[in-house]
Amino acid sequence: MKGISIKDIAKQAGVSPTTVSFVLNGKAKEKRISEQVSKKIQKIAARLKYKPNQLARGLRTGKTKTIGLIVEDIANNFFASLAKVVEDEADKYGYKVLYGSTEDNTEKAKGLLEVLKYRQVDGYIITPTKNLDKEIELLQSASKPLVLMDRYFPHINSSYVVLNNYKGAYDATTHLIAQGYKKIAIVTIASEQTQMKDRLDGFVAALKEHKIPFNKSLAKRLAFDLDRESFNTEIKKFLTTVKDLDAVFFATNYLGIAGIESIRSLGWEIGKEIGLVGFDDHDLFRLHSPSITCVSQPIASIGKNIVEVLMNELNHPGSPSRQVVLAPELVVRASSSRT
Amino acid sequence: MKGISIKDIAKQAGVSPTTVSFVLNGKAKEKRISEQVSKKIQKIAARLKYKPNQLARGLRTGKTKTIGLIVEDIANNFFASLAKVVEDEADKYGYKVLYGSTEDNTEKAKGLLEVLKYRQVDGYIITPTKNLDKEIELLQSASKPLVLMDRYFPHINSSYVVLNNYKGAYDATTHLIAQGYKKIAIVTIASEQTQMKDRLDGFVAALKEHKIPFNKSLAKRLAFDLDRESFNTEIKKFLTTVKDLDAVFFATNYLGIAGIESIRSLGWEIGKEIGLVGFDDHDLFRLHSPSITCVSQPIASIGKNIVEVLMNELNHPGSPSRQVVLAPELVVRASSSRT
DNA sequence: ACGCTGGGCTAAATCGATGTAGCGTTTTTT
DNA sequence: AAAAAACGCTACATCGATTTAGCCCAGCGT
Repeated sequence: MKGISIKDIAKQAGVSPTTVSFVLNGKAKEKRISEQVSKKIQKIAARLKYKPNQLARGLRTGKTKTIGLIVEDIANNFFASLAKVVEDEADKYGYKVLYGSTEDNTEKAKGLLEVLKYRQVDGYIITPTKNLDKEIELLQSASKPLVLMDRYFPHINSSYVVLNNYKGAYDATTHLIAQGYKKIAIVTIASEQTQMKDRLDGFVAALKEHKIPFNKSLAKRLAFDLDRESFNTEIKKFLTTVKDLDAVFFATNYLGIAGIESIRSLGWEIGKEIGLVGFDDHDLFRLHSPSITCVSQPIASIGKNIVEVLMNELNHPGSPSRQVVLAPELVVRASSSRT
Repeated sequence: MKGISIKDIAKQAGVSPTTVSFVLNGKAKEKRISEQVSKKIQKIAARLKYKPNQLARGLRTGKTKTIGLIVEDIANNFFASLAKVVEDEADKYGYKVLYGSTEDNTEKAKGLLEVLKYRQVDGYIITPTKNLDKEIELLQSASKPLVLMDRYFPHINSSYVVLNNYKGAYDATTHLIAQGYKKIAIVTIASEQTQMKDRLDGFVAALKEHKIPFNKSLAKRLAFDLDRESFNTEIKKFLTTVKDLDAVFFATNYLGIAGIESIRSLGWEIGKEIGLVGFDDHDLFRLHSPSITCVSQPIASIGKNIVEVLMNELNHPGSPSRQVVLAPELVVRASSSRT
């Protein structure tokens, strides 16, 4: 089980390994290899089921046909679904995926980048953590193809594929207002990163637009790394301190889940006593009683765009970076209806 | 951004690359390199932040420090959570993970194995599909370290880490009986693979044990590759044709979810009119109204065991294969209680 | 007949790390 | 004092594919 090498083919065909390499890399014409020899080599390669040794090839060319995918948490439904799309799309271009989860921890992210670097991945798909900008710039100055996802750094000119988070939050909030909710709060993650900032901004903008006063007491910003227990405790504490609260927008999928749990343990009736909108769709949101309204991300499209943009960077180095902002869809369900 | 090589270190230290290699691989003693030189090299390597080029090393040694993980569907919560554990555990041993989803399609699985093979992964973690036994045996005869997960082939002597599916189903069914349900059905996947066969067997055994007659009309076996719509249609059709049905056991997480949806669209009251037990825990099961009883898999333990067993195969080639069967936990909730 | 061009192919260097075989010097053994 | 062993280190081949430089031969023009 050693594996067929280019030498084996060369031997069988009675030519040099060089010739075989040329032919198998489609350079037969360019390198003026005769049709005869070319055909013969192709045939032998096919018969022996030759697969180039990616290590040797990578060592020589510096290309490994591998991309690194760094997500926040592969166990999170959103990232897992996305990872699958990315994997499938990358496969179409002959690339494999090495992945890792940051847990939104910059040190872990740096570690992952380090590993991916000395594994010589050809390109990076990164869900950046807060202070990862320096590393991103390092990668850029090394001309490494990369695409940020889910969030980006406004001060860095890189490619990225993100949701229009502002619109997502704006639509969700506007919807709650239209449904007649008066005092609307947001529960989000304490983060200055774009995805969270935009969601908060969209929320605030929708309130402003409808002349509803906003003040900080309407926004609860929780630390990302709390456990479920603490999320629940904090959320309950918050919800009970806002006076006359009648609706709340949870800015991430896991906050939405914790939110549902919290509200229920408070004994409030979702929809009637308190309107609720979550982020990212989920089986739980669809099947909960009452069902939960949410801002849904077009996962398939996000994944396709990510890979497309990355492939562009890989195949046309130096071409301008691309920014893709995709539209969310508000999935209206029972949790935001008083009737 | 070329990267520091062993040569750079050799030059700076005024020694040969060979010496550097020996020192950096901890063979200084063995190869009788003086303390002085050894220290010096270590220092320089640290200062230059030398990271060995894994491609070159892999090409030479045949080891890539990479393992292939083949799951059924990375977008499925169970596999995603497991993947994360596997990634973390593998990392502890210095291994990275290349992954892929089979969709339970043997052709896709073969394709993945092919890719992993010529990427020269050092070991395989495989959730096998139905007819993958030949390929598994091929890997074995090539002495490739491998661990099967979630299911295995009884006629192949390989390492595996699986749940005690029989006990999971047996406990779930016994629980339903103890709760006073009389006519209990099972909805499962039409598959001869161990995980499904054991779940069905456990179900039947529990009935037998309590003198409850079992016949085929109590078991609905659905094709894996149906879409959600079809699952719902089929499940509804089945549930309505079983006479006096008062409880049902869904043998996978996605069937459980489809089951909940179906039963609700039939307007039956879960728990009271119909008892329900699912497989694998899920946020949805925990937060559904009523909450859903399920057979829960110890994901962290499964992941740890998988990596441990694989590392054993990696580090002690030829040592006997290991079979790990872990106990499920029945999480009792409201969906299986009539009171 | 001589140089020139271009067609068809290959030798050899290269990527970076590893590991065997072995070289020159000093120390020990007999 | 000669032989053997120990010591400390290095030259070189190797893994498999790629790629540069260039060899040899045939046909061309003059």
